[in-house]
Amino acid sequence: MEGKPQTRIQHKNTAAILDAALDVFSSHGFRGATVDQIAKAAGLSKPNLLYYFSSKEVIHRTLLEGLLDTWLAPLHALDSQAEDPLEEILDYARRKLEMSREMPRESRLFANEILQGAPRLEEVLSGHLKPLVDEKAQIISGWVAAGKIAPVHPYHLIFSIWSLTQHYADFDIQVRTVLPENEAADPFPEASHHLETILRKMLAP
Amino acid sequence: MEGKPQTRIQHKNTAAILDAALDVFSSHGFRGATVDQIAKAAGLSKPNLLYYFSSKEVIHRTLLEGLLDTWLAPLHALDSQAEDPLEEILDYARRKLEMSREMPRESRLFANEILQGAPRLEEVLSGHLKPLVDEKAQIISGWVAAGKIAPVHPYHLIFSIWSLTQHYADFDIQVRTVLPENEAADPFPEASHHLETILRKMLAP
DNA sequence: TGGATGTTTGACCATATGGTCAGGATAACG
DNA sequence: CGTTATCCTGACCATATGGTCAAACATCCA
Repeated sequence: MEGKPQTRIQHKNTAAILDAALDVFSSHGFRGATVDQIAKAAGLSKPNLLYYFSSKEVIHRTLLEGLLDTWLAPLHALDSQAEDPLEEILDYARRKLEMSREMPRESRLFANEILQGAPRLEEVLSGHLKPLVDEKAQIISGWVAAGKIAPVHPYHLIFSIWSLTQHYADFDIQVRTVLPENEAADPFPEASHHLETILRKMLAP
Repeated sequence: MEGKPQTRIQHKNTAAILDAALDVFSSHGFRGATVDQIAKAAGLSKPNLLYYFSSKEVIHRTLLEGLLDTWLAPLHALDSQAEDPLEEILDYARRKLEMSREMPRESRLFANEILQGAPRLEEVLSGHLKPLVDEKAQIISGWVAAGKIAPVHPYHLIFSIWSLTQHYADFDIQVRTVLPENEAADPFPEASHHLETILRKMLAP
C-alpha cells in the first residue's frame, strides 16, 4: 500500500488487534461485535485501540482486505496446465477443506458477511471474485470439452466445493453436535475421505 | 402449547410481527436486528410490538420454535421402508433444495444462529436434531449394508445434502454475483440438475 | 539527558437501543 | 348504549456503544 515505518509496538499492537477482531467479528458478525470486546481481547483499552484503527469499520475493512488473498489463493492456484485435471480439482478441494480446518475464523468471517447480504463486500465479490471464478470455470469447461473429466456445470462444481468444505468451518457447532462422540472430536479425517469420494465419482470421465 | 383464544387483531398482528422478524433477523442476525426495525417492518410502533411480545428475545425464540418443525420436516419424511433408497435420498435432497428456494429467510435465520455458535439453539441441536439425524443415519447405514446404495458415511452424506442445498439460500448473493447473467436470475434449475447428478453418481450401488 | 515522537488512559459525549408506563383510543358485547 | 377488555401511543428511562480529547506517560535518539 504505502510506506509503513512501523514501530515495534505498532506492529505488535495492530497484529493483536486484528487477531482479536478476527475472533470477535467471526463469532458475532460486524454488528454484533463491539469495540470494547475487541479491545479487551487484544489486551488494550478502547481509546488505545482507536489510536491504531480510527473506527470499528476500518478494523473490519482492514481484516477483510488482508485476508482476501489468502482466502482466494487455493482457487488462484488451480492450474489450466495441470496434467491430471481430476487431481488438480481434488487438490483444490483438499486445500479448501484444509483451510476450513486451519482457518475456521476466516471462513466464518466471510460467511457472516455474505449471509447478511455482503454489504461490505460487494466490490470484492463482483470486482475480484467473479473474474477469478469466470477464469477458472473456463478452465474446467476446457477439461470437460477435452473429455478429461465428466460433464459438469463448472460454476456449480465450484459452488459444490465451496459449500462442502466451508460447511465444516461455518457450521462446526452443528457438525460436532450431530456427529457421534468419537468423530465429533475431529470431523475432518472422515470429511476429507467423504469429499474425495464424492469428487472422484462426480468427475470421473 | 396452551389455550389461545386469539382475537382477530392478535392473530393479524402476531403474524405480521413474526413475518417482519423473520425478515430482519434473517438478514442481520439476532444482535444486528433492532426492535424498531422489526416494528417498522410490521407496521407497528415499538411499544405496540412489545405489547404482543414481551421482548426481542421472545420474538426470536417464538420464531425458531415455530419454524423448527417445518425446517426438519423433509428429513423426518425420509422413509426406511422406501422401495428405492436412492430415489428416497434424492427426494430428500430435492425437498431441501426446494426449501432453499422457497424459504431462504428461514435458511438464513438458522444459518445465522449456527454460524455464531448456536447460543440460542443448543437445546434444539442436541435435543431434537441429533436424535433425528442418528435415526436417519441408521436407515442409510441399513441401505448401504443391504447394497442398495454405494458405501457412504451416513452423517457426512447428510452434511453434504445440507451444505449443497442450503448454500443456494445462505450465500445467495455470492451465487448470483458470480454466476453468468442468464443464470443469475434463477440459479435453481441448474442447481437442481447438478445436485441430482452428484447424488446419483455418489450413491449408485 | 532532554526534548521530540509515539503510546496510553480516564473522563466524557452523543446516539442508539431494549424496555416501561400511564393514559387514551378502540373494539366487543351484554 | 355503556361497560369491560383489548389495543395503541407519546414520553420516558437505563444502559450500551462508537467515538473524542486533553493530559499523562514511555520510548527513542541526538
